[in-house]
Amino acid sequence: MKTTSAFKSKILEIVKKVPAGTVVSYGQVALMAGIPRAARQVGNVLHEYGDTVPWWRVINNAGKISTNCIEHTALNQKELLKKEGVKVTTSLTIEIEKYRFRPSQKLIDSLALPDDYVGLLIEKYLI
DNA sequence: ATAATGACATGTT
DNA sequence: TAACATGCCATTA
Repeated sequence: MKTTSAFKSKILEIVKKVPAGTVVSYGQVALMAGIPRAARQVGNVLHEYGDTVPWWRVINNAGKISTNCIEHTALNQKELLKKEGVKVTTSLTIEIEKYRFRPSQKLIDSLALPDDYVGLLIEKYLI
């Protein structure tokens, strides 16, 4: 464990809550963690701690798999998602809006985010 | 303290 | 959806 920081554990917490068969975008995770524009950091955290959370359920907002990692290849991710019932095309594209995890009001509440973030979250991702 | 880096997002085209 | 530019932010060097 190097560099302990609240924001990393936040990210991990969020990703752990993502149910099988659904996906989330990096930006969505970042927003739920209380740092709306730290999408890239979400990626970095997953790269480092990916083995402790369902990292394969996290993709970019265009519905594409973004990993370059040799250990966790895009092909590998595709298989994992497919196994959970998420369709991935040969070009690594996913119908993200169809599978996107939409947090319940209750979950959003439990995150204890500032009101403006909650509003954003609801506006963007609530059903 | 400054600059470079990276599993990204968003607006345009 | 795809491609390109610009913006963002925590980490590292």
